[in-house]
Amino acid sequence: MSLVEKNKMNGDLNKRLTTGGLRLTPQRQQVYDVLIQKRDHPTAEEVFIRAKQAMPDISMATVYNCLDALVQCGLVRQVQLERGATRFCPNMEEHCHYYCDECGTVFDVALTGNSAVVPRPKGFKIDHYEIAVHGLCASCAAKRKK
Amino acid sequence: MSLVEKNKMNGDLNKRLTTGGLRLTPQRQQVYDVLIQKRDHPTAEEVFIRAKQAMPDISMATVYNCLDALVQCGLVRQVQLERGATRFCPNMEEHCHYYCDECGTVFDVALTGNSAVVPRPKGFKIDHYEIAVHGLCASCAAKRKK
DNA sequence: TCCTAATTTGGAATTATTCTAAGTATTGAC
DNA sequence: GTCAATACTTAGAATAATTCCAAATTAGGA
Ligand SMILES: [Mn+2]
Ligand SMILES: [Mn+2]
Ligand SMILES: [Zn+2]
Ligand SMILES: [Zn+2]
Repeated sequence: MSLVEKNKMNGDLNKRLTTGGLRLTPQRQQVYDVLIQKRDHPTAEEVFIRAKQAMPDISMATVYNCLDALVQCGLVRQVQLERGATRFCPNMEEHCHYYCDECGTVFDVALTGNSAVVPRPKGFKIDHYEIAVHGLCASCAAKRKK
Repeated sequence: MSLVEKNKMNGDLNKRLTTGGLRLTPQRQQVYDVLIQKRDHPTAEEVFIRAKQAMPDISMATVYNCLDALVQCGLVRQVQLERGATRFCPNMEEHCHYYCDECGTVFDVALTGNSAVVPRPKGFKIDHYEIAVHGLCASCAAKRKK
């Protein structure tokens, strides 16, 4: 990412946070950076490991706090693909998740207008929906064939 | 459920289990009964509480084991709607879950042929997909309006 | 009947997360 | 700038949900 892009991003990050009475701290910035730099839906633990490389004194509790703050102000979403650790995704566009049951890779696929229309049961007020597709990623599917 | 239906169900249950080298035990039958009797997607804890009413000596470990056995042989599916306890669903038809973020109710809606077609990224071998719709159930939505 | 493998069970261990309380940093009124 | 109020970070304790373990029990087949 260029410096210009980064500054813009931090501006947005700041605006989003402050609107909810939150502050833009170095730790929150770092955690958000980690999520933006590698959009592979890491767990809190993985975010912690990556964040520590740039910021060795950051603590696990802070990583949880930061992730929580980012989720609160709508910059990051939580994803539950299987039982176990929650994963985090900074892509706030409408998309669905493809999860490889073999190697654990996760990737996003944008939901365009006509794809995936869910039923609208009478009276139920839909807030949002999550679509998780399980299977084998291209690479694992190829290996399996051999 | 009538006795005839119940016997048939146990026959199916037995066949499904034995195909995988598993046995139809009273505990497994009880756990499955609990799921069939009230299809509200209970957690393991809730299954335990309900199963104990008919079978007071059943243990939590056994409930976990039984649920696992039922999932293994394709009679029950696990559902992750939020972080926290896994829920269990005995409906093996293709359906999506509507979850009320206010009161926690969960219900199934069948997916008919044309609804919810997910993208098929090249190379990815789809096994199955999970659709979770979050929002307010009819009753909570009505209350909210007041 | 006896053997073997499957199952159940209570309790210990583990995993992921949340809570707590103390210290640190930032903001904004004066 | 000073000072108080508020937000934030942190280590470690506590909790929730699940998994693991090893011993006792049960059940199907020679
Ligand atoms: Mn995503
Ligand atoms: Mn269901
Ligand atoms: Zn894979
Ligand atoms: Zn509701």
